Amino acid sequence: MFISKTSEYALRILTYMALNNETQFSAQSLYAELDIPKRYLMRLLTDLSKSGFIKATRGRNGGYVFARPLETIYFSEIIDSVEGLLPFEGCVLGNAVCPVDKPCAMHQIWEKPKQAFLETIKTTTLADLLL
Amino acid sequence: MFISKTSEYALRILTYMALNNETQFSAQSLYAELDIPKRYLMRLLTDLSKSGFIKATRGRNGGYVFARPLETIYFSEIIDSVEGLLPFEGCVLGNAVCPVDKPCAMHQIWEKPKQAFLETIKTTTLADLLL
DNA sequence: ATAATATAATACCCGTAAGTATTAATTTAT
DNA sequence: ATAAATTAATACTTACGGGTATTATATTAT
Ligand code: SF4
Ligand code: SF4
Repeated sequence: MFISKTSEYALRILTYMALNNETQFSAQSLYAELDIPKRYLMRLLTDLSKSGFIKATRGRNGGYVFARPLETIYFSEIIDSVEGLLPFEGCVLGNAVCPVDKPCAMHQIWEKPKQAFLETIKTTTLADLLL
Repeated sequence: MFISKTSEYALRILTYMALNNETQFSAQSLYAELDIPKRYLMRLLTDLSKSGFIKATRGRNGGYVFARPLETIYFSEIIDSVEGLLPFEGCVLGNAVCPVDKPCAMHQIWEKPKQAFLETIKTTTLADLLL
């Protein structure tokens, strides 16, 4: 629930591709492996392609391959491309503008889990899955 | 974005009440202080009342007061009453059933932020805001 | 050339969270 | 008693994330 369902899907897809280093992955084969609604999966693949994580080739024997080295693809970038990172970096209480001059009592309490989350997604790449 | 907007509202309300220990809070006064849509706020107050966090008295000079000592109200219980905790405790990748026998590469990576979050909400009470 | 097989684009539908509106019930000041 | 002030209940509306359907485009085997 930390991230949106679509972000989860994106991570599932790219994780699978990273771990099963085949020459190419068709939407069909990904559908067979991952538990994601087919049409939604296909649309997501197009999005991930436009975002530059993977590269598509159409037509017979078409499919997807990574467009960049795994070491350069951070989780944060994936999540950012799907749903944006702003909500994760802002106020935990959802205050548009911090209503108090000095950080409120809540701020400190949430600092740890918030930083742990940001730290994780900003320092982990798909290559780290192979370790 | 970790928690739903409604959970954020609930925390905002109860945090405000805890920090400004007045004898009683009317929906009107809470509306004036917190940036929450009025009608939605009123409905939420009724919900929080039914959940047993606060106690309502109707009629003229009515309003809300805490129904229990602050030390007994954990964040986890608040969030639980609004949106449930299951999504936070399950698979980070959103897999209904863990598809692999042994924990996948993702599992370990997310363990820290996930535990930090659960740890925080399960050990913090409204009373901790007063420290 | 044609048919088969793949991704791309676009528009639509659905369920749920968020927000609004209306009316009822309760208490108290006068 | 009556009116004012408050919460409660219920139903409706809106926005959006998630999901579906249809058609277009590209590639290649034959
Ligand atoms: S100090 Fe409080 S209101 Fe301001 S950003 Fe931190 S949690 Fe939000
Ligand atoms: S091992 Fe992987 S699939 Fe299983 S619960 Fe953990 S993250 Fe989810």
